[in-house]
Amino acid sequence: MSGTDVTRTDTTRGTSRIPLGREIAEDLRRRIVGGEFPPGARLPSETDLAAAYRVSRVTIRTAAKALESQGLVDIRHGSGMFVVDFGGQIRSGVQELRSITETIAEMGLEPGVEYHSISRRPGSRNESSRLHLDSGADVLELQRAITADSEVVAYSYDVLPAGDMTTEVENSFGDGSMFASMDRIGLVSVRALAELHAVHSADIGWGDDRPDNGLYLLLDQVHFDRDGTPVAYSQTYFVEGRFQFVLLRTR
Amino acid sequence: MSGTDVTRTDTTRGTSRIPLGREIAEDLRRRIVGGEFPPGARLPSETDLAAAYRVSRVTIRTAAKALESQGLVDIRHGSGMFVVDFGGQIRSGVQELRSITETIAEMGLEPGVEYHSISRRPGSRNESSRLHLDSGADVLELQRAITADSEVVAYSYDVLPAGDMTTEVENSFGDGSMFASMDRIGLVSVRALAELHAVHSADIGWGDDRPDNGLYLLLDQVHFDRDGTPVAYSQTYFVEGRFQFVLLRTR
DNA sequence: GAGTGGTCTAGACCACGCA
DNA sequence: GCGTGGTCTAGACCACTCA
Repeated sequence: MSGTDVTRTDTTRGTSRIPLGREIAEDLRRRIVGGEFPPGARLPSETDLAAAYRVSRVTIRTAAKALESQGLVDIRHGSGMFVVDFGGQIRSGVQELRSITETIAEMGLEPGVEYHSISRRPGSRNESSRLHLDSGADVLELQRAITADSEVVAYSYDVLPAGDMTTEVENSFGDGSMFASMDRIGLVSVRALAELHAVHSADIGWGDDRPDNGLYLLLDQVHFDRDGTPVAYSQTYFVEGRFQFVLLRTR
Repeated sequence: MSGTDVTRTDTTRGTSRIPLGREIAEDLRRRIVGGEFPPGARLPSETDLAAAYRVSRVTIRTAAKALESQGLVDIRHGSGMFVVDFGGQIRSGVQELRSITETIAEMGLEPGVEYHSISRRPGSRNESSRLHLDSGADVLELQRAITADSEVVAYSYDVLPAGDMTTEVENSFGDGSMFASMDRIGLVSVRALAELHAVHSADIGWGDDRPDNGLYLLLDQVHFDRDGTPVAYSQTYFVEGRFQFVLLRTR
């Protein structure tokens, strides 16, 4: 029964950082992607999994539900849990909070980021309100173009509270993933409340690669850290037709 | 303690059709939307809610998580559950598969459906492929306008496999929720794989209530039943600005 | 009818927030 | 330090599927 043992030396549950259910979900995911359970295969029953992982069935269910919401498995009442047959395509639901570059990389394309401008300025009323800042407080605005195989797939306007950022820190944003830079200075986004809008405008973006029709799908989101403190407000305009948003909706 | 009693005459739990957690979530939702808990207000603690609804805390948590994923409340560890301040617009968690009319009704508006046309015809190549039908097989196409307080919020073009539908069945679609009609004939949608697009076109919709800018958010989705059989293909064009799509993304 | 997932309970312990 | 949410357990009963 190899692979079923998520060694957990601490008997005092609740001390660990990662929830057990999540840890098990990730282990199962690895086993599925690794080929131990091929598409169409039935996973062991929840009772068996509970025994194998030495965990209650409720916890297994948490993991199972997570896999289902990721579209990896299909849970059928009375029959069992089956690995979904996804045609080689990597599925990334909108509901998962991950960096866009990460998603692009997983689709087998070459992700890139071009910084158009980085500037410090007082926040607008809307921005201050969304970020719970005093009006007039400084923000750092980033304007980035996100590319996949050198083609622009999105323009992103991101605003961070600039509070006590040093110039050095500000400059560190010019490179790589914004999430990575934010992590480095302790701005950790774990949740985002997003709105979706259709936008038609010639004023979005820059450069020669803008779409002729000026059509975008806007992901307007406020990011929060673990404490519920807003850490970023970003408006990302996805060029219609160049990025596929997939969503698994369940009843 | 008015409103806290979800009268449940059956003591034999598990017999009921609707899961308790969901029922409680809907009750809480009604109470929030109804103004009992205004934006910013703190809801009773989970322990108190459990006592009030005469239910275990785990069940309350299920309901709480549902409300959180709908973007209705903000759960803060150590502090409590707070009603999110939303601007009165219709709010729907995209990841939840529910009928649009249902969502509208729960926001306290008067939902309506106007059928523009119902017709039986051979499916197009795209439609046949999405519904796993033999090419040339008949489909039933519905064109509907969905309204909230008499204002059109979406135009929907829905295609169902017409297979062995009788004329009588076809006509039954002219009234009420499409999901309800589908349920009656055994087409039960439990899952949908959806794509999101921005659309700018003057050819969408009909009537006088169309938006001047012709901007829509398209939800393009294939519905599946429990067995993974496609039961419907629908393209719903939400009028930009009249329907708010909220998404809680988590890491 | 045997086996599977779906739901619910009562109780426990932990981590976090705040006064 | 107390109250709040976060996680987990062991057991129970139900509904569904399929042979």
